[in-house]
Formats: sequence, C-alpha cells, structure tokens
Amino acid sequence: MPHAVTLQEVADAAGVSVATASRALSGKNRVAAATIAKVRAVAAELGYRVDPIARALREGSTRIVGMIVPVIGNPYFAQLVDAVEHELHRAGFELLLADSHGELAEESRRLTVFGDRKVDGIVIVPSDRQRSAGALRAVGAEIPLVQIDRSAGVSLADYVGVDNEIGLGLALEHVQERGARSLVYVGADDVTSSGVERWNAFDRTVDRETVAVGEPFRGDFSLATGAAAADALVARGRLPDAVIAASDLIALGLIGRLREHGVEVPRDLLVTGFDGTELSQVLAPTLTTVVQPIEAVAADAIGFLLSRVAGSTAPVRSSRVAPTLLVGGSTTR
Amino acid sequence: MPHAVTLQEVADAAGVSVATASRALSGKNRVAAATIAKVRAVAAELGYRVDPIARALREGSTRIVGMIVPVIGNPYFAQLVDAVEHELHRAGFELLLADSHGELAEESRRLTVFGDRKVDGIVIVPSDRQRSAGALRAVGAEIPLVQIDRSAGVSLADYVGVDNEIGLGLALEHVQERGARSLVYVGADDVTSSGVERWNAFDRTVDRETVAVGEPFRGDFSLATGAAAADALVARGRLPDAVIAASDLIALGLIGRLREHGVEVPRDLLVTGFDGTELSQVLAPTLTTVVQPIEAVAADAIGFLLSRVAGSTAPVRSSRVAPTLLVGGSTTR
DNA sequence: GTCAATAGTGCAATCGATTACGCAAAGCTT
DNA sequence: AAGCTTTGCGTAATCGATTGCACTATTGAC
Repeated sequence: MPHAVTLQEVADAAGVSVATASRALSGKNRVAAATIAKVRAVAAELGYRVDPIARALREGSTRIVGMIVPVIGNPYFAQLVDAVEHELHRAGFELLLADSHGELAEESRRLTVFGDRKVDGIVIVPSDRQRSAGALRAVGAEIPLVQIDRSAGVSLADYVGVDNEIGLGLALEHVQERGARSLVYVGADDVTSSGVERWNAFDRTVDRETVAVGEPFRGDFSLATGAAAADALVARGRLPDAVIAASDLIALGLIGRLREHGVEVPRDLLVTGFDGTELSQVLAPTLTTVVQPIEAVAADAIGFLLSRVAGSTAPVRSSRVAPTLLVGGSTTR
Repeated sequence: MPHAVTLQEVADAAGVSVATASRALSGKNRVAAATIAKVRAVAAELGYRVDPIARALREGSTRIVGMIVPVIGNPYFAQLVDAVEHELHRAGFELLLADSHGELAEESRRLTVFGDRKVDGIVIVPSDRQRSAGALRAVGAEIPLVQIDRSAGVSLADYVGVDNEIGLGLALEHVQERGARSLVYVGADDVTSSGVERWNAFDRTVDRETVAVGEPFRGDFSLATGAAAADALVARGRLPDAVIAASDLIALGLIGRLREHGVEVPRDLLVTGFDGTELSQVLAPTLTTVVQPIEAVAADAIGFLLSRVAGSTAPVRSSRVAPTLLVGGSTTR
C-alpha cells in the first residue's frame, strides 16, 4: 500500500517545517510567496492530500453532513436525497445517510450518532410532527440543523418545504374546472406535518357550497394507502367525481387498485397526485399532480444549513416553496 | 453547549489515568475487576462516549462504509441502499452514500474521497462493466471493497449479485408456458454487467426453434427506455406475443406507453419485469417479475465486506443469489 | 526469607494537522 | 544609528483516544 503522504513529508521535501507547510497550503497566514510556491509544488508532486480525520480532530469540523429520511424507498425521498447530495458535493461536503423507517427511537438514535461523529450539519425529514421535537431540539442546540419537507415545529430550527396550501389549492381548482362536483381526499394521517397540512389545506380550501365532500381516507404516504383507499371507495358504493391524493404514491396505488375493481381513471373518476415524481409521468394514465420543485427545496435547505455552519446566528427561518400543477391524463377525458 | 465528556474527565473522576480508563472500557488488557467496575460506572454516569474521530485517527479505522450507486432515484437501488444500510447498522457501521449518476469520472472521484476519508470498506455498484475496473482496482488494493448487483470483473474484488441466467430462464419459461410464440427482449446496453448478462442469458436460453425472436431493444434500465421501446414496437407494426424486460422500470415504462398507444397488457401482449420492486406489485396490471432477494444480496455483500474488514485475505469470492418468479397480472389473461 | 513471575497501573509517544507564541532578520522612522 | 514595526518561519502545544514500555506491588515457589 502506497502509504499516504503526510504533511511532514511534504515539509521535509520542501525544506521547511510542518507549520510553514501547513500555512503555505492554507494560505491563511503570512508566508513568503516563494515558500508558498515551493511547498505547493512539492505537495502536488508528492500527491499530498490532507487527512480529513486529523483535520477534523483538530478543527472539530468534519465537512460531513448527516441526513435522515423516513423511507429511502419512497421515490420522492430518493429524489430529495439525490438533490441534497448534489448540493452538498458542490459545496465540498459528504453525505452520511440514515433511514429512520419512520420510527422515533431509530431517528433519535441516528441523531445521537451524528452528534458523536461531529457532523457539521444535519438535514432531517422529521418522522413525527410532535414527538420528533425533543430530540431535534437537543441536537439542534449543538449542531446546525435544517428540517426539510416535513417539520416538527418551524420555530425549532430552519425549515424548507413546499407550500401545501398552494398545492392543494391548485389541485382543487383544477378538478373543479374539470367539472368534479363530489370529492374525496385520500392522504396521510396527522403524524407528519405534511399529513396535517395537506389535509387542512384541503379541508379549508374546498368549497362545500359547490361540491360534495365525502369522508376522507387517511393512512400514510404509500402505495398501500392508495390501494386500501380504492377498496374503501369501491365498498362505499357511489364513487366521487374526483379524488385528491396527498402523494403520487397514494394516487398510483389508488389508480392501480381501482383498475382491478374495473374502475378506470379518468373515465370513471379523476385523480390528482402530489410530489411530481418522475414515476408519475411515465405510467398511464400520466398523473395530474402538484409538482414540488425538489431541486429548489434542496438548494434552499442546504443554503440555510451552510450559512449556519458558517456561523450565522440569524433567527430561525422558514421557507415555503411554491409548487406548480402538471396536468396529465388522470384528469383528462 | 454541554461540552462532550472526554476520557480524561472520566479518568479523573474515577481516580485513575487515561490509560487505565481506556483499558477498563475496552476490556482488552488486564485491569483489576474493581477498577473496571468503577470506571464503567463513572463513564456511564457522566455519559461518556468515545470520540469516533480521535479513535479513527489513532486506529486508522472509521467504522464508516462508503457506498456508490448509479442512480438513487431508481427504486431498486433505493431498496438496495436501504438493505445495505440496515445490515451495516446492525454491525455498528455508518453509511456514507454517493451517487455516481452513472458517470465514470464522478465515480472515480467519489472513490478517491472515500479513500481519503479512510472508510473501512466500500460497497459499489460499478457504473461501467469495463471502464470502472481501473479505479476499483486502485482503491480495492487499499480498502476492502465489494461489488454489488453489477460487476466490473469478478476477479477484481468480491461480488454479490443475482443469477441473471436463472432469472431470465424463469421469465422465458413462464411466457412460453403462457403460449407466447414470438418474443422481444427490451433491456439495457452493454455498458453494465447486468445489461450484458441479462441479454446473454436471454439470447442463449431462448429456444429459437419454437419461438420467433424479434429485434431486441436496448437502452438503460429506466422508465424512459421502456417508453421508447413501446414506441418502437408500435412503429414496427406487428406486436410480439410477449416482451421480456430487463428491469421493472423498463416494464412499467413500456406498459404505460403502450397503453397510450391503445395497446393493453396483458390483453394484446404479455410483459415480464425484473427486480421485484414494491412498485411493480401495486400498479395495475401487477407485474410478473423476476424477484431479486435484495435483503439476501445485501446480507451476503456486507458479510463478505466485513470479513475483509476483519482482515480476511481469502481469495476473491463471487456469489450468485437465485431469484424467484412472481406471477402477476401482466402475463395473466 | 529470597527471588522470580505476574498483575495492575501510569508515563509518554503516537496518529496528522493546525496554530499560539516567540525569535531573528529585515525594513522603516526620525 | 538607535529603536520600532513587520515579515517569515520554527517550536511546541493541542485535539482525544490507544498502547508499548516501565515500574511497583503482590503472589507463589522453594
């Protein structure tokens, strides 16, 4: 094994002390121009690269950011991880990933490990709107932390997410324009902030004077919830004109199961999704869905995070990114 | 900030030296039983936890494993990451994740970073069957490395993946049983090992005496390839009895786009997938697909990797896990 | 009761980089 | 030319844990 080059070796080869070599490379203190050139040349020739571990020990900074998502298997989160990773790499940070599987205990354990490992910052999609707060507050007091997509309290730490009110509004407006006079909401329960917000947005925005609103169906954000909702709708007998789903997975699960019951979308029923995952745009019918600008959300979140990492003590910020509506086949007959 | 407890503080509180404290906690050298008890009690009370960075500097081991996947957005890889992460956590390792986006340069850059960061091991899905080998060999000489799902040469480093020959065989046999007399293969190009292996398996296994084999369509493993293949098939005019797709995403993209052309699966055409992603089992029609035992693959791979981390110098191993066939609606009329 | 073996512990080096401090040489002021 | 400032660089401490070596105290053998 070609034994990694140390700063000491560079210093020796350049005929200076390690201290000078370090300064020459960082350029942070006064060093003669000639010395800088010499040291840099030698370092390049020897292929010197700083040992991130030694630096981390000394500096207390690892240039690693930890991220916790509830389910990496959900394509929306996969895309989010991808976007976050991209932003971090641009800024020279690595991504330490953990999956909480939606479990509070696991989430809190991972947070502790991140603390021990001295990550420079944490990006988290809190698993529980209320009960995640404790662990977040504790860790957030020590390490810059940004909540993304979901929140456990916007006063707790910086937050970036989509504006669910706008999103639901777009979906509602659209199906009403397409003539839907009876609606059912299929979404997630009150455990997550997105679950609450989307339901509230629907509940407050829908105009009960002009449309009939059926009993909502609420589970989680998965395909399975969509499928279960389909069964329930069919069992109820009369189908609504449209279903507003709180995620693309729910919508896809719903459409798929409805088809098994002989119910075709959009022929018998309109459906809208939420997220704008790639997936929703290739299957048939393509989904009319509220598109989250994932890249923008990730960029904002990492922006917040890195400004904190750089020492900003600005008051807690909360950013809501506006989604757009993408009209597909699921509401077009 | 509650200032992390150091070993020095534990030692002071217990009235021993740091050396003894360290030995008492690790239990690796002879220390009086009473001292061990005392130190452990004090450590627990103070909430001491070793600083992984200091330990890493001293030991040269980080208890971090790096993983590189081509596209985290592909649900199959998302599930693979999930399974790998699970196995690693069980063994007390953290996961540093990077996405190569299928680019060789990016892949090699991430490998270098992993080396610098002194990860204890690397799990990689090589992006290129041939051209990934160089970087893999270089890094693999220094750090335990296991290839998973795809390979850049099974003699290069340990490898664990599905047995594509068996998988394709299952799919072929199944559609023939269902009466298909003409087939088209839709898969990935020769850049990846899976692309090559699945095509070869198809090509060698299919019995050209009893079935007509149409011109294959090859792209990558994405939805888009499936959609493009659908366009091509329709453009050709006569549809085959069945399409054997090399991934679930391809199959789903294909089915979706075919439907837009008015071609229904399985009514007009049978389709089989490959991977057994959760997704493929909820949409309608559910997919007949070759199910990869992802957990088993991940467990084997991490088993190989950790035995190397522990110092094994056994000859390079290669493990093929047998897939099974899950029959769904896409081949059932 | 002497000597060797061994258990238990502390001192100090080590991993590799960063940086406070101090010293010598050079430059500047009056 | 004496005094002061500035420049450039080396010495050594530091981050926190692990461990080789040395030293003392205890135990056992004969």
